[in-house]
Amino acid sequence: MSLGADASTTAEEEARRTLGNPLPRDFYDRPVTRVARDLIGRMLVHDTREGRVAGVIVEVEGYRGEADPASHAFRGRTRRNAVMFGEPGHAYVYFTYGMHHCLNLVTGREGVASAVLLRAAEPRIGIEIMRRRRGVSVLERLARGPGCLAQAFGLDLTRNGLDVTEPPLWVSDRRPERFAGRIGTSSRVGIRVATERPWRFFVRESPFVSGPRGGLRR
DNA sequence: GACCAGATTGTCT
DNA sequence: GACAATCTGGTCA
Repeated sequence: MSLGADASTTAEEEARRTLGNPLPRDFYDRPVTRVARDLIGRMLVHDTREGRVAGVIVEVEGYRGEADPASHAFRGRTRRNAVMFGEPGHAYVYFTYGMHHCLNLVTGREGVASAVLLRAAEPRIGIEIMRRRRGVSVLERLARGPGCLAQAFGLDLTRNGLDVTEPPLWVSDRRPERFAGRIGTSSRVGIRVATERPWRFFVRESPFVSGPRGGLRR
């Protein structure tokens, strides 16, 4: 079941104390799979008009630009994917299926067009804001899946291109959870090509992860 | 829990 | 005009 009011308030206060600072651009200027794995366990933070929301990243996928048939950048630069071809450390937000937004963080050298799709997070701060946005109360379901994560964090096309090395949208340089030995890899979810590449990284057995969780669960 | 169909619209060919 | 880096609710087991 969900946490009681007291427990969640205490957890939020603890999370606020351990937030740290935004990751520098150097962090993103590396091969996409390395960045993807290093993002697991860090806090994603978004300061919005309704307040601050933040959560621990527990599931991501790497998309390797023009060499990756599953990437939006595979067929070259278009108006939609232009941000992916730019400087690392920016947000690439796209709209899909007529109703969902998804958040990526641009990695690698400028011109390489690789990015990490953030697929799931464990809510830590602003939980009531997320519940309101999602219309769902179960903690585990607030940011499970890329579309849900974007909705819970209040992300839409107005955030496309934002620099994530500074507020309002950023990732913390601290790792409140290291998940040592619990990071699993698998093929990516929801794609029809290049399905053999193991570029999805997630916390094994976490109830906050979408799709196959790679381990016992119940 | 697993499987399936329907929703809904921006983007590209 | 076709499709999409998805989600939800329904049905069946």
